[in-house]
Amino acid sequence: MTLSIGMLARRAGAKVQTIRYYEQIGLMAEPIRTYGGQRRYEEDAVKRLSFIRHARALGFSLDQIRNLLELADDPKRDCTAADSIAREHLAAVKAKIAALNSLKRELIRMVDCCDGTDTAHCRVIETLANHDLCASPNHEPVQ
Amino acid sequence: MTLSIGMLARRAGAKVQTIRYYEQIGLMAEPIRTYGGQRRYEEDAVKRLSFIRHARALGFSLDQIRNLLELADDPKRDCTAADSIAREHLAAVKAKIAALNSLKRELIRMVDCCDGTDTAHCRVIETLANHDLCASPNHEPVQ
DNA sequence: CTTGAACCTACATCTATTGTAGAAATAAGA
DNA sequence: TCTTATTTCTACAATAGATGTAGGTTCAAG
Ligand SMILES: [Zn+2]
Ligand SMILES: [Zn+2]
Ligand SMILES: [Zn+2]
Ligand SMILES: [Zn+2]
Repeated sequence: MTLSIGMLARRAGAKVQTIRYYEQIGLMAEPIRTYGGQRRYEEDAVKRLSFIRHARALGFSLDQIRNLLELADDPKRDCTAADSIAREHLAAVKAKIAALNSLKRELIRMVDCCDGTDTAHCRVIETLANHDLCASPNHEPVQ
Repeated sequence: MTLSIGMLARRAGAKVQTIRYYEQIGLMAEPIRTYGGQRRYEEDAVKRLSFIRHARALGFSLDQIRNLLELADDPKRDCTAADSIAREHLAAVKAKIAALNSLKRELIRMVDCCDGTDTAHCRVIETLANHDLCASPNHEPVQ
C-alpha cells in the first residue's frame, strides 16, 4: 500500500507544497511515481516527514534537521553530535529570549510613558527618533 | 551641504544597499541627483533613516514603521494610533517570548534526559521522532 | 465514459536585507 | 589637466522556509 502526496501530507501534518519543497532541497527522498507521473510514498516517508515537522515545530532549522536525520540513520553512532545540535539550538533559543526580553522592557517603557496627546509629544515617536531615551545602551538584533 | 549615500549610511548606521532598498519600497523619498546620477541627501534624511533603523532595532516591521512615520509627519494628530502600533508589537514580542520559553523547556528536557550512548537510544532523536515524549501537548509556531 | 478531486511543473510571492558584476562618476593628488 | 582610487550606479541573485497560482494532466469513483 502506497500513499499519494495528499495522504502523506494529512498523515504527517504538512502541506503538499511543503513536501515537494523538501524533496527539491533533498530533505525527503524522491519517491516512486505512477505511470502518470504522480508520487507514491511508502510508510517510512510518514515517519521521516513527521520527524521533520516535529523538529521544525521545535524550532530546528532545516539544516540542523538534515544533520539530525543523517545521524539517526546510523544507529550505532555515538549520539554526541545529535545532542550538541540540540544544545546549540537551545543556546540560540536562550539568546533570542534574552534579546526579546530586552525589547519587551523597552517597549513597555515607551508605551507606559506616553501621556497620549498628539504625535508631536508622543513618547513612542520620540523614543524611536532618539535612542538616548532608551534604557538599554544598545539593542541586540533579534532574528 | 548635501550628503552622498555613503555618508548618509555612516551617519545613520545603515548599509548603502539598505538605503537604496528603502527608497525602492517607498520608505525613503527619492533624493535629488547630481548631473552624473548620484544621490545627494539633505540633513533630514539622516533623521528619517535613523528613525527607521532604531525602530528596526526595536523589532518593528517595515510596514509598522511606514505607518509610524506617516503619523509622526502629522504632529497635531492624536497619538493613539502610534501607541497602538507599539502595543501591538509589544503583544507580538510577548507571544514570541512565551512560545520560545515553551521550546526552551522542551529542549532542556531532551538534552537533559539523554544518557548519551548511541543514536539508537538518543533521547533527542527519540523525542523528535515521537511527540508523545514531549511535555507540552502542542508547539506554537515561533515566527 | 464522465466528472470532480487531486496532482503535475514552473514560477511568483513573502520579509528584510545583503552580495555581486560590470560600468560610470567623483574627489583628491600630481 | 590627468590619473587613479574610491564611491556610486543599475540590475540581478541569494538568503530561510515555506506558500500561492496558473494552466494542464491524472486518478478514482460512479
Ligand atoms: Zn503616544
Ligand atoms: Zn534605543
Ligand atoms: Zn543523545
Ligand atoms: Zn513535541
